[in-house]
Amino acid sequence: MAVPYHHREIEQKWRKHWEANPVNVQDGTKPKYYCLDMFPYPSGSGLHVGHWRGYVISDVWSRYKMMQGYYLIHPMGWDAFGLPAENYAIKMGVHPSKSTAENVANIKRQINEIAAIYDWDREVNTTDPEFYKWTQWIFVKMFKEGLAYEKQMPINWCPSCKTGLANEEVVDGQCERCGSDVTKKNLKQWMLRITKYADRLLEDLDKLEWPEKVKKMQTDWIGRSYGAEVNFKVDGKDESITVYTTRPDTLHGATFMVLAPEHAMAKELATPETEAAVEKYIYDASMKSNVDRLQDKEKTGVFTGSYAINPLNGAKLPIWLSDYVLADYGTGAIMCVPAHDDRDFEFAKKFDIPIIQVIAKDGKEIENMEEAYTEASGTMINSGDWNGMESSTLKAEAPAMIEKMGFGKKTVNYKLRDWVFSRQRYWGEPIPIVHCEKCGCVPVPEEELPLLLPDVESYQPTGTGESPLADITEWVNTTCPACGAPAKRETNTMPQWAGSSWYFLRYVDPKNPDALVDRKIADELLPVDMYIGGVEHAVLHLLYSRFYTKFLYDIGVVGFDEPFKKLFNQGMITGKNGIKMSKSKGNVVSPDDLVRDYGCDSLRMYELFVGPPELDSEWDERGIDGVYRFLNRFYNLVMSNKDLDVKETPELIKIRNKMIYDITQRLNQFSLNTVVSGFMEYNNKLIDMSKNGGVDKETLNAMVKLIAPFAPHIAEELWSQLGNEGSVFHVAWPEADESAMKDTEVEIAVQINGKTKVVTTIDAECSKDDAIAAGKAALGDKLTGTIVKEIYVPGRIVNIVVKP
RNA sequence: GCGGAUGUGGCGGAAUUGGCAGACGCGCCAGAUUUAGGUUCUGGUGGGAGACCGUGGGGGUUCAAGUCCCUUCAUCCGCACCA
Repeated sequence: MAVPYHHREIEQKWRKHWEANPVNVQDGTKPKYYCLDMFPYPSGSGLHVGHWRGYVISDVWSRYKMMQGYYLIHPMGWDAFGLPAENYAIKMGVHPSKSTAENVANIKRQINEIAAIYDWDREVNTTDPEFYKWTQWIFVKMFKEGLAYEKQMPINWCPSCKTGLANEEVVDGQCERCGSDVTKKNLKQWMLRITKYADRLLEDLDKLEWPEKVKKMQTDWIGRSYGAEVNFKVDGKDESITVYTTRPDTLHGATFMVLAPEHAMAKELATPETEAAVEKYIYDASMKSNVDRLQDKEKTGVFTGSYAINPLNGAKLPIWLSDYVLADYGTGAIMCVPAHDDRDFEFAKKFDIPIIQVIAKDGKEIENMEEAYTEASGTMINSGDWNGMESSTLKAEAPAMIEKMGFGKKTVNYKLRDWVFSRQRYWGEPIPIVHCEKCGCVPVPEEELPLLLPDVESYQPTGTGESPLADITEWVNTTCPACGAPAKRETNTMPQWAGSSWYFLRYVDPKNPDALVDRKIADELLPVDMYIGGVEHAVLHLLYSRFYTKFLYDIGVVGFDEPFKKLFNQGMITGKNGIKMSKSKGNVVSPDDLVRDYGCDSLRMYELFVGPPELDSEWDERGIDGVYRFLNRFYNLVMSNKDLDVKETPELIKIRNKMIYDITQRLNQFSLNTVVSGFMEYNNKLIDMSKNGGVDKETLNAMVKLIAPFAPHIAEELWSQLGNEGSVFHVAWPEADESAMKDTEVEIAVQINGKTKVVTTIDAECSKDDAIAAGKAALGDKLTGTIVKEIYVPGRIVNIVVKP
């Protein structure tokens, strides 16, 4: 007789019970485990089944860690400042403070549907003045340490969002947020000196258990390279041009020089004959947008009419201008070795410039060179004193040699740029700086923080490069904290990344009025052990957080310099044909109906069952039936056996221990999809056992414990139905007795020449000879020809190799 | 262009790391229960009459290859003139 599984009743019952008796009791005597989700920004469109996945993964992992005996820290909060929230507010015509509060309430309600065990006592919101007080405090500290500074420069500007952007926020020349083409705008900006941390950010990646993909992305983003700066005298002038090169070994092969059109010396190098062409080229380059410049792969350039002298051999090198040289990398000028660089080769071919090979390929000089030889391996040729040296050795030694010879120096270069930190928008933390005519930039005194964001009616971005705050004269006009003279407040706000760069620290001490985090508590509960979220923040949030943490470590706020020990990137749940779920595509699947029809437990398990957690998975609505049926059968298995008082048998003991072992192992490997299929497999086995004498309570209890992190409601219900006291989440994770898992007999495949012919059963402990004999017997007259070799893989295969 | 990931039945995906390919589930087929439909239960389900053939394609190593090596194709992602 089937006992109906009423998921709605069961889930409501336990939801209510847990509200009164929280499962996650915080016990500081146990070792801590901090499992963190990337906190969401409170979007207006709510959660879809894709959002569920990350939260389910982290909740399963959290509950597992809790049952393993850890003091679990599993907080949640809101990344509520910034462009997405503000753009939404503008679209809806509501004040961002209002829409943000509404959206937080809505998403919190939706997140509660997942039944995750968040510590709501630790909840933070980046727009809360008690929170952003510390966001501002960090900025003041950085200012005092010289890490925050003002600079006038052309920055990335999004004409649609009407604000400056950090390099990290520009993707393919477009705004990361809205997709508009990014332009340049010359603005006075606050910058954070993240480049000072470049080496540490790069080298400490080794300490982290992060996906290699993310580490690689950060490595490439930081982009460290070793080389030399070399000075070239301009022929007939006193000045010289400094270039940066990673291949000083090829110095003899330089046949021309190229400067970026923005280079400070570009104009003055022009001769009367070339002046017009040079000025036109510089002007044209300045009119090209970022996007155009990225797309035009065909090399262009103009000869300045001037020459540089190769300091090594005195060769006269024509100086060109071309926009394939970037103004803001290295020195904005390069020496060109067409024989050994693809780009220089292309340029030299196009403008008919000589090509001199200085590294032998396969020991020879190449006749009719058709492409550059870019390997740093081979013997130096055509290189004066350097002839005969190995190029890889020379590449490493040349910077020091050049330095000794007095025309250059050893250098390191990075692609990483300082972080453009100010935004010309309303919805962010005000930058706590006062501009005084006499004292310059003066930070707001720490005891006056937070500097509140003024409540205004008009918060639309101006587009002029000024923040909307600039219009609020009564707020802007203030006195200098240093000298008391009339002064003006900084009106730019911080980017959306400011709060998210350190929020995970605040969770462990969320209400502390005197410190960002109490150092003692920080030492006990931080850093984050497991961080779960999407891969889209690889060079944004994850890089910024590491930078902030290192800074806070340096000033003694925390005692560790990496925030996230482990990182897990869950794959995306997509709609049909791998299309990203979005409102505009109309392919969003809402979890609400599924929870109503199948229950939270079914949806949680199905979110995991769809595929490996690290890969993208297409959502197929029909599949959830399978999980739902499984929970029904499992419920019936327990309900129909719980009062039978079945004695455990060797067979049951074996299944129970194998089940514990298998499930735990798969869980430890984070193979959550196969954990779910493992439950189904063992459920089927136990149903078979149930039909042949029943299943004992110990085994049922074990399975309930194992399934608890995945399907908490049904587990709690069955735990109590089995007559146990208290919550299943407060009992220890079961351990497998490996000695009880051994089979006495095993099935082996019997093969001839590697092809399976029959399957037979043998004693698990039997010797090689016995196994082969048993295999031959099982083959009978299928075995013909001359036996060449006999192979036995214990417990698996007997293979007889024969010749006809 | 450079780098990375992926490729297995009608579909989602397993495979103890070189040892019976297709676990588990969806779907489908047949049967049972039901007044009937749905639910539930039982059995079947890679292809082929067959010997055999089958893990994107081709080659190789091995007693044995989805797994290792070489080569090639397709899709997706990241970076993109960084000297």
